[in-house]
Amino acid sequence: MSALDRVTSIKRPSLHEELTDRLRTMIVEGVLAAGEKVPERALCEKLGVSRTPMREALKVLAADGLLTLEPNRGARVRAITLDDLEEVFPLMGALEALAGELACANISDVQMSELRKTHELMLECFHASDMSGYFRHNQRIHELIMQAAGNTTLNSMYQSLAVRVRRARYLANMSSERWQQAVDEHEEIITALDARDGQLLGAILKRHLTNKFATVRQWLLDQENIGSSAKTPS
Amino acid sequence: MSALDRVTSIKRPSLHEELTDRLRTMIVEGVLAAGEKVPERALCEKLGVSRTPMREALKVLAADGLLTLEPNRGARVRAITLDDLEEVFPLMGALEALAGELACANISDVQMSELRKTHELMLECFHASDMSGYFRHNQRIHELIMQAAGNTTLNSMYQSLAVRVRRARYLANMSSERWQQAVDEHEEIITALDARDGQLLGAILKRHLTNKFATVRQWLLDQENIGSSAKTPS
DNA sequence: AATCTGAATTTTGAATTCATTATTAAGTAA
DNA sequence: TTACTTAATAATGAATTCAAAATTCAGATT
Repeated sequence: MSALDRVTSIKRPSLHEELTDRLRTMIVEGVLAAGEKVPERALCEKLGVSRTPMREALKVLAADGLLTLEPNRGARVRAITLDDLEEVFPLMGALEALAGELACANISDVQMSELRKTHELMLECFHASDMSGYFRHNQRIHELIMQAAGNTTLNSMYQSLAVRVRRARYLANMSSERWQQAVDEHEEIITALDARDGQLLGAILKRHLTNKFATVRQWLLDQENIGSSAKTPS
Repeated sequence: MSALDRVTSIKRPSLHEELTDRLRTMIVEGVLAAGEKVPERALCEKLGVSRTPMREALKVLAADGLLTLEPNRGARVRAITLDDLEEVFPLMGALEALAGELACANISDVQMSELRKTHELMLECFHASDMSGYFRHNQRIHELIMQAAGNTTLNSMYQSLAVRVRRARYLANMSSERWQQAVDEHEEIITALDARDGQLLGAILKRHLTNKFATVRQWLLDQENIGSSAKTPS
């Protein structure tokens, strides 16, 4: 076996894959507004691709739940509603709980120390009131737990749900009490992981998500009230 | 509001949707053998469609985990391996447990009686040693529980996993002891549902699946042994 | 004979073209 | 003016075409 075996093949992702990722990001970041129709032609021109790969990407994103396809009427960015949220959060809770259990069984020392480090960084952001940084490290911690669980199917399912609610999660500002609570919960998470107590960690993660859900839910309610009392101009 | 409002629009599913379903069925039923390359052009001719909708369908099925796409080398039916199984089953367990909890909270009397009826039918098949009928009713029961849970996101996620293992589940013959055990577990399921005990039902469903997993796992192991000792002709 | 090279063929990826359906606009009648 | 009809326009869905990559296979070389 020569050293050549170590050389990985050049991977040039196909257009439709790149497009899928690109569009997914655009939806999450709100570049494509929720509820709006996807301007297929305009997007093709903007991104310099033809409609064929674009439509393939749209089909995939629709299967993923980020878009809805109305026959002969094109794609629409699926807006997250309260009903959706009430469906998605229990699911994410179950998946996180499972991830917690698996992570306790499988996490390596390297992963554990990376987790602790990220936790520290997150705490610093909290004390500096750096909301954006906090959010980033927070997300990373949950990613690390998922990764430690070592179940790629679980991970990809979780991701596809997380993407759908990420924007709402990010936009929903936390009260300072809630923020403190979230930080406390994260302490518990680290403790349970240290003790490799899967049952406990699963329960904590589930509760953590339930609390986050309450915050996002309130924000969505406020949004809907704002929306109905003072319609935003299109 | 006239009675016309009740009339639903004629739904002509787009070609790619029909194709997606058709191909999914073909994969589950083994018409497209696991591990084999998908003969794109031949399939197009056989089904009388062009490559455009076919490729859209393939992309969706790949995103769903039923196919793998090798760049510039086409699609391949993803064979379920033992590793896959060990990933998928805990996930299905978590989803079924959640479904059980939700079903206990939400199931209607009509749904409950339908469930009981299907359970009776399944028992008849068991006593008649009608494996195929048993399997059908069994699947229906789990569908009804999912339906009673009333969470479409959960349902579609569960389905996409179930499809991936269905062939293996079907092919893995149960021993008569295991079959008896499965029937007993189903009695417990009905009892827990009657009592609307979500925690209990969740636990039973999880255990039920774990046991089924053991059966399928053994079958897969046997398969691999057969495959390596006496290679099947291509 | 076995292996390597390179042309011919096949297959895949993506753009273009064509047909069908929906949307808009204009015109007509009440 | 308002509602309805119909023509014009734009979009979507699907087939075809074109280009690039992989595979096959014949022939050359050792």
